[in-house]
Amino acid sequence: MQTIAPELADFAALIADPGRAGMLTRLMDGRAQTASELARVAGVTPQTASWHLARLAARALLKVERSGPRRLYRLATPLVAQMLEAMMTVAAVEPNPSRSPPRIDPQMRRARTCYDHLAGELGVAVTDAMRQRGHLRLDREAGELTAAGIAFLGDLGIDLRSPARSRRLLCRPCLDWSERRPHLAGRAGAALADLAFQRDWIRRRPQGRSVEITADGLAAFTTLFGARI
Amino acid sequence: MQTIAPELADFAALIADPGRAGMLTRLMDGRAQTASELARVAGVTPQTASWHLARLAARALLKVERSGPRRLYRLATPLVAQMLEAMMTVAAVEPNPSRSPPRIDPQMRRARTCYDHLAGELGVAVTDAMRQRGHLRLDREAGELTAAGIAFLGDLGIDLRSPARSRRLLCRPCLDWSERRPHLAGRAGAALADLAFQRDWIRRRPQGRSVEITADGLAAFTTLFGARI
DNA sequence: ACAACGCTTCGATCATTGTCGAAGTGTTCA
DNA sequence: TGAACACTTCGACAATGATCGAAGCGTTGT
Repeated sequence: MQTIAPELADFAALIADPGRAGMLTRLMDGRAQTASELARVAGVTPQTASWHLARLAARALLKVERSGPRRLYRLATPLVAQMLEAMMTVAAVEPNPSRSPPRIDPQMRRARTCYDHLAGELGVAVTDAMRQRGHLRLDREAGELTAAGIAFLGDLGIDLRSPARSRRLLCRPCLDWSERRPHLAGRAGAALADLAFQRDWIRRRPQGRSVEITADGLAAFTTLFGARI
Repeated sequence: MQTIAPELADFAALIADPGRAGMLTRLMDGRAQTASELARVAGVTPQTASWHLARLAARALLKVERSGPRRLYRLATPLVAQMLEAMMTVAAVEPNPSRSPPRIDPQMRRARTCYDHLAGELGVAVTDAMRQRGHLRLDREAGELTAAGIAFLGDLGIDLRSPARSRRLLCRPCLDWSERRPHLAGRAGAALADLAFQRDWIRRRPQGRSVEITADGLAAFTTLFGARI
């Protein structure tokens, strides 16, 4: 017998609530949020949110830190974010080809962070541009930064050895659920996103994971990277 | 607002039923099964199973083929299997360190197929052995077959170019949910599993995804590969 | 054409679980 | 010490959805 099946079902049930799913997607950028903020995105009262958060934390999907009188919740590991991304990718497959694509928030579709790197049209466009210029080779399952790519990023001030001896992969693909194509992830993707925030090419919107592309950003992505966005 | 959250929740709800979870795990080896067989593993009546299967197919998790009077269901894409594997990996994290590990079916833990390659203790042992002999480099995020590894597999009669110009990656890691360590997947992993079946090193058990290691298999994995199992 | 079989649809029932009000805990600051 | 605040626990209620019996559909073989 498949003794894991009940466990898998229990586990999936954790995500199978709109409130909890909302909280999890809200946390997919890797940052911590207060219980109140998560109650807000879930659209429920603090009591209800607290109950949901307790369940998620009990199953090690979230970890909680205390900060004064408030509690901060974040995803327990990057693995959780990867799993959610995988689920979204499969969930985004349009089951009924006749129906119009599910209404995805346009801002979200345009540009967002996926844990710690760029996603959405922006993420894919930048990835495509780097690929076209020979900075990057990337398919759905693996990726590789070329010498030219490393030099290019180096010129921008990105030191890819930054977290010295990091066990994390330099360059890996991440399947973009809204574009249904891979974008750049891994250490390189994270470093690129960091740079974009530092240079004010993109700004986090107050709520959610979507980001705003500034005028500077538009210019930079277009001219420096050759991205078509 | 996160317009995807409700979709994600709906999607997760599909997996959040013990019956459906059982059906899905049963199908994770990539083969097709009849509705009756799936009703059996789910432990429900055919009517109920039919209802579950219809839901899964409607959301494009499964696809159905007719074969005479019976209907055969299989996973719609390998991506679905990968997603389920990712979920199991996260679900298998023991939330309560005090409790003993969740009782996983020992046969399942010992040796099973994961879509089309080897998993469980056997899968990890073979992977480790190949790694130790310099045939393979592999971590959680990426993998690479060395020249020695390609030669080694070639000597065994594995032609890794077999599906000519396959878009599928030669060598990639797959995180083993029972062992919590990566094992060999991709085209190389599939070819190796094929070989093991052909040479009768392993045999599918009548039900489920677990496989039996034959005496020949034990000898082959130990001597040929140097695996400690 | 008819019977047998596998599977699906329909309808009613019952359990699970998400929900919020009220009350409780713990932390910070005055 | 006491008040304010963030969050959690408890208890009861309502809705969603899984289940099976009964009946219907479609395919195969006689």
